[in-house]
Amino acid sequence: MTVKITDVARHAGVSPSTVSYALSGKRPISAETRARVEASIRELGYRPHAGARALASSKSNVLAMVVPLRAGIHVPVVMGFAVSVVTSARAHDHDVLLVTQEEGEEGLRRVADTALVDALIVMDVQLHDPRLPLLRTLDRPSVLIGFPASSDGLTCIDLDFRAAGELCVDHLAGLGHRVVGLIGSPPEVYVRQTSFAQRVLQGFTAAATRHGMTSTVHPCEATPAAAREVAERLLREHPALTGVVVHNEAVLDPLLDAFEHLGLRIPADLSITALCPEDLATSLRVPLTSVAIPSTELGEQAVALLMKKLDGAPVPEATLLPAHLTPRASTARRPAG
Amino acid sequence: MTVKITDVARHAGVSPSTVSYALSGKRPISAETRARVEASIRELGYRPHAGARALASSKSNVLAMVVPLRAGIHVPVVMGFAVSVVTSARAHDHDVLLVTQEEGEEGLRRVADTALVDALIVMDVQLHDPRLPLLRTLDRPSVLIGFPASSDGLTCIDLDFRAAGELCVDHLAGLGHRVVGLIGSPPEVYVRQTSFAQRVLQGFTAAATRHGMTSTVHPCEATPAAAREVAERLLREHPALTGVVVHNEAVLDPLLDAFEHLGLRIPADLSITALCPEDLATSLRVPLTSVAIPSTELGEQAVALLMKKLDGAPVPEATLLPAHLTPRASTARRPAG
DNA sequence: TTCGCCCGTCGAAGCGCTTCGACGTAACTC
DNA sequence: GAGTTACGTCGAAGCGCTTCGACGGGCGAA
Repeated sequence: MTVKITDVARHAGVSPSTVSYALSGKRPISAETRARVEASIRELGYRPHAGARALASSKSNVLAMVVPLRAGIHVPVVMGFAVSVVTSARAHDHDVLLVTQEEGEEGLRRVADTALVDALIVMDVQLHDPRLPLLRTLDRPSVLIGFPASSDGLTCIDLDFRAAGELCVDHLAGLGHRVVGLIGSPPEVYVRQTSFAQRVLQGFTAAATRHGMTSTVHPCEATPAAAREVAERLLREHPALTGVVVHNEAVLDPLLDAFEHLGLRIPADLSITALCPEDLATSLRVPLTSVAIPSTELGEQAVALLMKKLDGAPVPEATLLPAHLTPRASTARRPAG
Repeated sequence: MTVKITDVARHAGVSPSTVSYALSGKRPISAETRARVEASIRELGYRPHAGARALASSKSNVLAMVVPLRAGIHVPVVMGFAVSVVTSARAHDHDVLLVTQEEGEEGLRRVADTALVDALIVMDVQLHDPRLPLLRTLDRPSVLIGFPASSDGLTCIDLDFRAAGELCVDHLAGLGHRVVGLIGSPPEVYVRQTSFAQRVLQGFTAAATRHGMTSTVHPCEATPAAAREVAERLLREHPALTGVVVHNEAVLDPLLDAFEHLGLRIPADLSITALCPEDLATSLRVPLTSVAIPSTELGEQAVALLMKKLDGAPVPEATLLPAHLTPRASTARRPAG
C-alpha cells in the first residue's frame, strides 16, 4: 500500500538500515549514497510510519500539553502560549498532544504510561497542585509553567511575576504616587492558590511597603460589570488614590472606561500600569504602561527545557523570565495637591 | 522494564492473544478468563504501548485538530471548540494532536501520511481553501468546521449562520424596526472569504430585503476604538436606525458602551441582537437577545461525524446546526416616531 | 451415534522501523 | 609492512502489539 523503508531501500539499491541511518544521521553515510536515498525518498514519496518508529526507538516525538480551562484564566494568553509551544515543538521535530485539565492526573498518567508522549508540559500550576507527586514519579520529563510551593525535583518556568508586581509599584513610586491599588485576578484564582496571582500580590505589597506607600488590593471578576464596580469602590474607599496596577487582562478596557466615566483622566488624574500581553497594552484607547506577559517566549523556553531534559542534559529547577516595564501613556507624575 | 502484554498473559495463565481479545472484545472470551485477565492487568498496572498498538492495528487512535491563529477570529470561541473536541474525542477513546494553521497543507499531509493520526478536524475553512484538494485525496477521513464553496466529497459542519443572520433580522422586523445595521467581523475576515462571515451577511441582507427594510453593513475591527468609531458612524450616516445585528464577539461590550455614550438607551432607543456564545450574551451590562454559537455542540458533532467515518459509515456532506434566537433585554419594539 | 458447528483459546506471523554487531575496505601508525 | 582504526554498509534481531488460522471440546441436528 503505502511505501515503506524497504521499498526505498530497494529503489536506492541499499539496505533498509542504510536508509534509516541516512535519515537519522546516527551513522556516517557517504554523500553519494545519501543522495541516492534522498532521491528515492522523494521519488517514492516515502514517509516513515510514526507508530513503527515509536515502537522501535521508544520515542514518539510527541509532547503532551495540558491546558487549563478553568474560570479566571485569560483565554487569549493561554492560546498564545499553546500556539507558541506547538510552533517551538515543531521546530524540534516534535508534535503536541492536547490534554485538558479536566482529565487530571489519570490523563497525564495515561499518555505517559502508554508511551503516547515523550514528555509533558503543564500549565496553570497551583501552589499545592495535586499533579505534582505524579509528575515527580513519572518516568517522562516534564516542565511546569508556573511555580508550586516547592519546585524540588521538578522543572518550572514562568515570568517573574513578583518582580513584575514590584516593577509596577516602583514605577508609580518613582512618579511620586503615594496611594496605590492593585486590581487583581478573579477571586477564585486566589482561592485556588494559582501561584502567579499570589506572586504579583506579594511583589505589589512588598514594594508598596518598601516605599512606604498606602496600598489596597481588589480582586476582580472578568466581566465589564465587575470592573465598573471595582473602579467605583476603589475611588470611593480611597479618595487619595492616584496609581493603579491592573493584573486582569479581561477588564482593562472596561476599567479605563469606568475611570473615564468617573471623571478621571488618564494619566493626568490617575496612573495605570498593567500586567498583560504587549499587544493588549498597545491596542487600548490609552497605550498602557505595562509589564509584558511573554507567552511566546515562555512557550519557546518551556519547549527548549523539555528538549534538554530529553537529551539527558541537566536543567535548572526554576527559571524566571525577567520582567520588563515599558512606560507608555497611562502613567504620569502624581497630580499636585 | 515496563509491563507488557506477555507479562499480563503469564500472570493470568493465558496467551497474549487472549489478553488482547479480552481487552478489545473482538472475540468472545469467557467471563472467568476475562476477570482473571482484568485482575492481572490491574495488579501489574499494565498499559498497552500506543506505538505498538498503532503499528499492529494501523490505528493510532489520535485525531488531528487544526486550529486557526489568524487575525479576526475570536479566541475564546476557538478555545471552547477545541476543548469540546478533545473532550468528545476522549469519550470515543481518541486523543487529539494540535496542528497550527501555520503548518498548512504540508502539516496535514505529514500527520496523515506518517499515520500519526487517523483522521482530521479542520477549523476556519475559507470559501476557496487551499487545503481542500489535499483533504479530498488524503486517505484519512476529515471533517471541516465551516463551509467552502463546494462541499463535494467532503464532510462539513457548522452553525447555520445564514439562518442566524436571518433570524436576527426577522426578530427585529417583528418588533417593527425598519432600518437595521449589521456590525460584522473585521474586514480581513471578509477579504479572505471566511464563509461564516459571508453567510451571516447573506442571511442578514436577504431577510432585510424580504422585509423591505433599509439595511447597512459595517465590518469592524476587534478593538474597542474601532467599535466606538463604527457606532458613531452608523448613527451619523443612518439617523433612522433602530436595530443592530452584531456579529463580532470582541466588540460587544465596547459597542454597548459607545451607544450609551451617544445617548442611546438599549433597548428603548436601539435594539441589539448578537451572534455570540451564550455566556457572553448573558454576562454584559444588558443581557443580549442573541443567536448562540454552540461551540460545544459543534465540537461534539464534528467528532461524532469523524467516528462514523472511521467506522466506514456514511455521513452527510453537509450538516448545519439549526440557529436559535433567544430574546433577552436588548431588543424591544421600535420606538414610536 | 455421528457429523458439523460454534465457542473459547492458542500459536505464530507479521506491522515498519531502529539498532547492534559484523564485515570489508581504505587510510593510518610506527 | 603488519597492526590499528575509522568509515560505510549490511543482516538480523527485536520493539509490543493485533490478528488470522487452527484446534479441541461441547452441543444440537440428523
